[in-house]
Amino acid sequence: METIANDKKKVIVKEITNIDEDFAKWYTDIVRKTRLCDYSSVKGCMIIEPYGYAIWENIMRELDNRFKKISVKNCAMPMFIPESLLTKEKEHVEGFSPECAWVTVGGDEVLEERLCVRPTSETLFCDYYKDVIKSYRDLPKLLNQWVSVVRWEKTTRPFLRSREFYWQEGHTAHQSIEEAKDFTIKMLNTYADFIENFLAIPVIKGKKTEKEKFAGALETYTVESIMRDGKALQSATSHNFGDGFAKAFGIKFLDKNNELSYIYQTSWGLSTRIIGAIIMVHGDNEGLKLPPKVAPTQIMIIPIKVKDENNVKKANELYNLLINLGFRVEIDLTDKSPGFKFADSEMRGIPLRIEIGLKDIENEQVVFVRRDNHQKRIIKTINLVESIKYELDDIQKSMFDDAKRFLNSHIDVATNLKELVDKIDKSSGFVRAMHCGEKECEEKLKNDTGITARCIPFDKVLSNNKCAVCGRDAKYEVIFGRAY
RNA sequence: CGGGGUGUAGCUCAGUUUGGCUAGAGCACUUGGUUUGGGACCAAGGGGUCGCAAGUUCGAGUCCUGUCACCCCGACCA
Repeated sequence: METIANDKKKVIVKEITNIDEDFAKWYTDIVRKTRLCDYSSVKGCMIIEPYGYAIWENIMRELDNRFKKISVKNCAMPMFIPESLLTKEKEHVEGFSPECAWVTVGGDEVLEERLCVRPTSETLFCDYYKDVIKSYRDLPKLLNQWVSVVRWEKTTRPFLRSREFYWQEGHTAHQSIEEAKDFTIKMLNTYADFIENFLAIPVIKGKKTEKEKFAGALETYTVESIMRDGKALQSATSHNFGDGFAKAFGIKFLDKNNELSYIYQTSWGLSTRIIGAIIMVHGDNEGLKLPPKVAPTQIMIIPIKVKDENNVKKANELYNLLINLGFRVEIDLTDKSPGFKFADSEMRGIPLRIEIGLKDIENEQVVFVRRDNHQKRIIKTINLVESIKYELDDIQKSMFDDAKRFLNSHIDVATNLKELVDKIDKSSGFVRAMHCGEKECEEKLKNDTGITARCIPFDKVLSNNKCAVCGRDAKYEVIFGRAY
């Protein structure tokens, strides 16, 4: 551990790699030092530690509430998919089979048919829907599950790409293609609103290109966000399946006219990967920076002199008051020095720190220090609760504004290939450009430069009509970038 | 799967070239004391099958053989 004297008072201990020096290492340092997760004995599988899991719990609670408001119900499917079931939809199995994990033996029984550990559960839901959907009265079916899935990735990183990860996957069945499409968009909007307003991460909504869409989907919608290193992270997706799976699985219902027709389906998901986005959108050289709404601990109370009985008593009174008002609060009564506690609280990303020392008790006040902008304010005890509410709201808001400014200043436009590549690499971010829509063109761009189409945005700003990559006639506008 | 690298305390590593006594340091941890408004200090302590297996040798962390794991760069990644 290296220490640098910054000025007379402030000493920075370099526990976290500088964000501009090595972004990847900075990320790993934050994950490990703040104890979000640990590595396990199986490569690519992580132990989500209590602090990391608390973030996930807050995400689950909020998102689950939002799902329930639109009549989505939870259920739980088995973890195993018989091979014959997985292979029913051709595109789907081709997309997933390279990364499937298989069970071939159970106890001393060699299985007649091997079982896939679910990489996603479309096939399980289809198999179930086939039996329970008989009539238009059974529709729509709006189900979701909170589970973990397994994809045998070759390159793994904590939260961003692990072999087992937690997520929710919603699977719905509808009477018409229009209804399915509307629901796909509805879920996309649910995600976008949640990610922007709860996680303070600005997103770009759009549709995936043919090349990038989900295996087996008619169309895939996505919310993309930009990380501080300029790379894109797909934060959530929503798929419209049309009747592709229904036909492969034979899922039919009787409509009002007593005619048999196939159902139309959707699926949509958000995973623990979003925790990686929270880290990479908000974090800085001091560590994690959490928006108040999702932070496991919103307020850290630090008594300055823990050997002083009165100081501890007053700090505890404050703690009990705030806990009872429903704030998520911690109090640091360890015998570390105050400076250590300040830095530790900052590293863990706790939005608001309240210092209380002997001087403060005497003057009936406390000291507020914000994590996002380091502003220090003296607050009279009488104004405490309303001041906390104000600060937490303001922190949430200014963290979003800050991330939004970053996004806006990292989107550029391009009309030809050179410009496209240069702008993505120089300003490191997103570039809007027209595209011909040909799969091969996109493929070549990826092979030559590593750049991919993130989405076809809902909002369009370009007016020219030539593909920036190959020069042919353009089909639509695309946002390009480098992705995680 | 191809190329390169590393395995020694919870973490970061030294020691291996040239084999030698009871395997080290810093951080972290425990206890006691002094401190406490930006990462405190002093003292005493605990913690190791040197990745694993077999071998050479009077003697192996160090040399040989095999094996396993992890990391980086490629390829792959709805």
